Amino acid sequence: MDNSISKIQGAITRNSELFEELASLYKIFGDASRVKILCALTQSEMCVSEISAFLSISQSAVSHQLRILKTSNLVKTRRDGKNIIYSLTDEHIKTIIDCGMEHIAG
Amino acid sequence: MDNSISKIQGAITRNSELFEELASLYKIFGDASRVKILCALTQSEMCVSEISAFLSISQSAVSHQLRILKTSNLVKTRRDGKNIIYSLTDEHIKTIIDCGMEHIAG
DNA sequence: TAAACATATGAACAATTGCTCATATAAGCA
DNA sequence: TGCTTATATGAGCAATTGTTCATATGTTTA
Repeated sequence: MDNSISKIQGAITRNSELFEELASLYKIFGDASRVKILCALTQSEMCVSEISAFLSISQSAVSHQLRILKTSNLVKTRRDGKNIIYSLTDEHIKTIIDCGMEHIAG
Repeated sequence: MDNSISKIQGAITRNSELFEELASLYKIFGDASRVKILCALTQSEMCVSEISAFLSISQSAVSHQLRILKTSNLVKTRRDGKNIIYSLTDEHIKTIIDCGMEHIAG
């Protein structure tokens, strides 16, 4: 193995945890329901029943997905009466979606 | 559901296939071995045994992962004697990795 | 307070994933 | 031509995933 490749190996091996984290992030975007939810939330905050309605999947399934998104800090919530309103924690999430969309388009 | 949300619903429902495709793309990045391979290839083209060595995973496992990357057109190959040399199909892949890394760092 | 509505959660299950093992294919070399 | 090296591939398996179903929690309203 030549020297430049062993440098790459070193860099990646040393930062193995970082790549685990990166993979975990992408794994979350790797489901159509979740990425649709995230994309919708780039446009407007929404409550669970609204999300459930437009995705045509059950309230329970949406809640499970939202929990994943919340646990990984991609969305935050606030209560409004009976509803829980979900929104993105940061604008950077839109950048990630756009980045992937560009790849598909290109 | 208010009018602005039904517009979002429309946009997402109409482009459902696009989101499936987007999710499929991210799913590929959602594995630490694969994202390490892709990251390494942003620095230099490499053959299978080199990748296997630096990831410390078996040749067979690497081959399986490379097949996934090739099938989804993220990497391309050329033969050099006994070796098959893998490289990225396009520079945009680095952008996607950087984009995710920024999110983690931020 | 009781009924209705909105959301969350645990168990269970089928589908998918990423690996290993064994083996096939293909090129270089004695 | 046989032997070795490099890579690919199929079967099988354990682990993970995304859903459904049933039910729990929490809020509003009559």
